[in-house]
Amino acid sequence: MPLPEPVPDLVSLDLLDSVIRLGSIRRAAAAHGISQPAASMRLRSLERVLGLDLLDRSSGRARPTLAGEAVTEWGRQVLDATRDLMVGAEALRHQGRTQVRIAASMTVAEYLVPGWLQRMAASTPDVAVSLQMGNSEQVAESVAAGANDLGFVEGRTAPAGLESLVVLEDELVLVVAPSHPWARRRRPITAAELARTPIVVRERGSGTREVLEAALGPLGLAVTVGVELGSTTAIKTAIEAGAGPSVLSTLAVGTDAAEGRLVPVAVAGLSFDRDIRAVWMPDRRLPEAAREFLAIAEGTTPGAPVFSRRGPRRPGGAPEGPGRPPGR
Amino acid sequence: MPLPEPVPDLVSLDLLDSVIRLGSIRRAAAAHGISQPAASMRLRSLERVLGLDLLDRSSGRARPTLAGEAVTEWGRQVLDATRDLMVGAEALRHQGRTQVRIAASMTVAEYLVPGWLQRMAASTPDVAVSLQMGNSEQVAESVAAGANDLGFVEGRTAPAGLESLVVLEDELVLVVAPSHPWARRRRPITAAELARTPIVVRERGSGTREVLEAALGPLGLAVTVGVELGSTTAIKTAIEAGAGPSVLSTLAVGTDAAEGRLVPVAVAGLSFDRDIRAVWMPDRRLPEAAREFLAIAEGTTPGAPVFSRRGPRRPGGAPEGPGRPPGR
DNA sequence: CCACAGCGATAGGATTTCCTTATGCCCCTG
DNA sequence: CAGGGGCATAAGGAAATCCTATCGCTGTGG
Repeated sequence: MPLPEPVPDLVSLDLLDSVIRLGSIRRAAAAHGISQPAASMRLRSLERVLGLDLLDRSSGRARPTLAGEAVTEWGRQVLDATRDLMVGAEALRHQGRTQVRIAASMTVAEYLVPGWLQRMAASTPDVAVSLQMGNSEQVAESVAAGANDLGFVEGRTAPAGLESLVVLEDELVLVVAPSHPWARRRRPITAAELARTPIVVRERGSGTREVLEAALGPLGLAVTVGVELGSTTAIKTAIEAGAGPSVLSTLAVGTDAAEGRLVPVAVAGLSFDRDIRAVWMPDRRLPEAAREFLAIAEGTTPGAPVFSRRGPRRPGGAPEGPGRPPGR
Repeated sequence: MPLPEPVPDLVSLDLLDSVIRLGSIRRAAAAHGISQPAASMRLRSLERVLGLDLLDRSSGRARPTLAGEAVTEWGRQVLDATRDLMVGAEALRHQGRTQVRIAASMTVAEYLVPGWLQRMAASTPDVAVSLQMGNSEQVAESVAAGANDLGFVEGRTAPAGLESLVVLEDELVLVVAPSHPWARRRRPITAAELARTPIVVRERGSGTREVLEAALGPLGLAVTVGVELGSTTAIKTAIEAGAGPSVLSTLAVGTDAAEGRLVPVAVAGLSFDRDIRAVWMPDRRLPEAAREFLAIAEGTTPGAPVFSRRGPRRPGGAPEGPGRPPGR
């Protein structure tokens, strides 16, 4: 389902953000390297596309209206995601001689690496980071072969022969489309029910299927494979289209669950936990820049919880990690 | 700081997403209502802008490369944020005769309403929702006057004369720029330290300042106002520019903290909690569509925690809500 | 009370971008 | 080996965008 036309322009949203930051259209135009009339026209065009008055120009300087404030903040979200995309693309482009060479599994590369790259760029802007992707085995191999300084893999156990550190705990969740019968169930699905239901899985030997089988195996159950698809995006699309349940990383379902496109379903008696580990060569001392990147990755905030609250109150306060207690 | 040129195009990212979903450039072009050569050129242009090969066209149908999968997923994040913006803009546009009239405070409107609107659109596509913004008093007034069916306000107490329901608990956090000395502190800031430090605050009577004063008041302390600014975006910009600490909703600092632009700082002995409440007229029965919207808002997943973990492990499993236990 | 300075809107003209139709080449399949 | 689906290329035209120059308005300082 394509985005409904007309679509606001990224450059215009960026320009609007600059106007709010700098307080005038003229300054924003200068910051973007375009003339003031061009900026003025872009903003007017944005207002026309959205059908809203965003700026109050009546008092000399341009001040945001209420709608303008809201659109600016929403636009900031769009621009942040765009920055993620661009730093990710840049890291992918630098597949070669750079100062830090990172390898990551698809899930880590798609959902965690862009944020790390942004923090890295903020703390040490002069260090170029390259990113290579592959499944956990390929990542481990490339690190062992010295092709990359640092690798990030997911799984239940640490790869042999490499130094490793758990940077985050991930969890797989069973998800279905909102229209699926399981979306309205209150009782958790049983392991037996799950085992006899065809599941949408990734074809490549991604950790997902491995964890699923490792969880069902001890109970004497096996996975019933429905469709095999090649990418997380394709799987999500298939689920939304009603292809059946699937098991995905909480990292991958975060926004989709928050906006109701996918519904997580509880499974009784199964643990889908896995660790996300940084791995590197044991003997060789890590380059300084790689240590910096590792420190950033280690400081990652866990993602938002997937299961919605039912009642109006949270039980035990905010879901904070153990470090840096707010000390109330 | 403007986005570095060249910027990928939203329409092209949308098109790429469709190509991955539908498996061919031709189908994607048809879905977007453009010709196949136009789609082909847009995709090639996107590859040129990003400097990456996204699609493997050698085998008849266009299949994504590894980089293509990653860019598609990153693009999905951008498109999701864009959809948030567009449903928000549409709701703002429909300030008039629609089927559900919502009023919300700025914080709720900026960070929560778009998600609710998306879920609303998914469950009941035919219902148009209008959105009006203002501070908590204005929201309560407009609901009491019957101008809106449902309001969302933030604060420590429920507005008088209206039915209300807590849909989420919010918390304010002290945030500073990464370059600020407090960003590297391990010990929490004391209330006295906070009170004697100039703080960046919003000028309007937004709940933020109120909560801050309510927290300091019982200790015999008062807020030292540094700069007063008109919008959350402006405050964030000021903090990043080194203007000093501020106190913001966790909803507002979520992505900024995750990407390291803002650093939350713990404060000892102060509680910055507040509730986000839905309010409506007590006597009148809520229209069916408004009840639906309320149900969606009530099911909101709490945001990601703001304080980073220090150690490599989380303490007590995933931060899930009480409802729908995963039952492991 | 008036003049100045800063800001934004408008006008006209040139350049660039983007799309459509028509056509050729390649891969896979029967 | 022939057919069909799919993508790339070419050429022409429509549309959007940007620039320079200029005017009108607001707020301020003398």
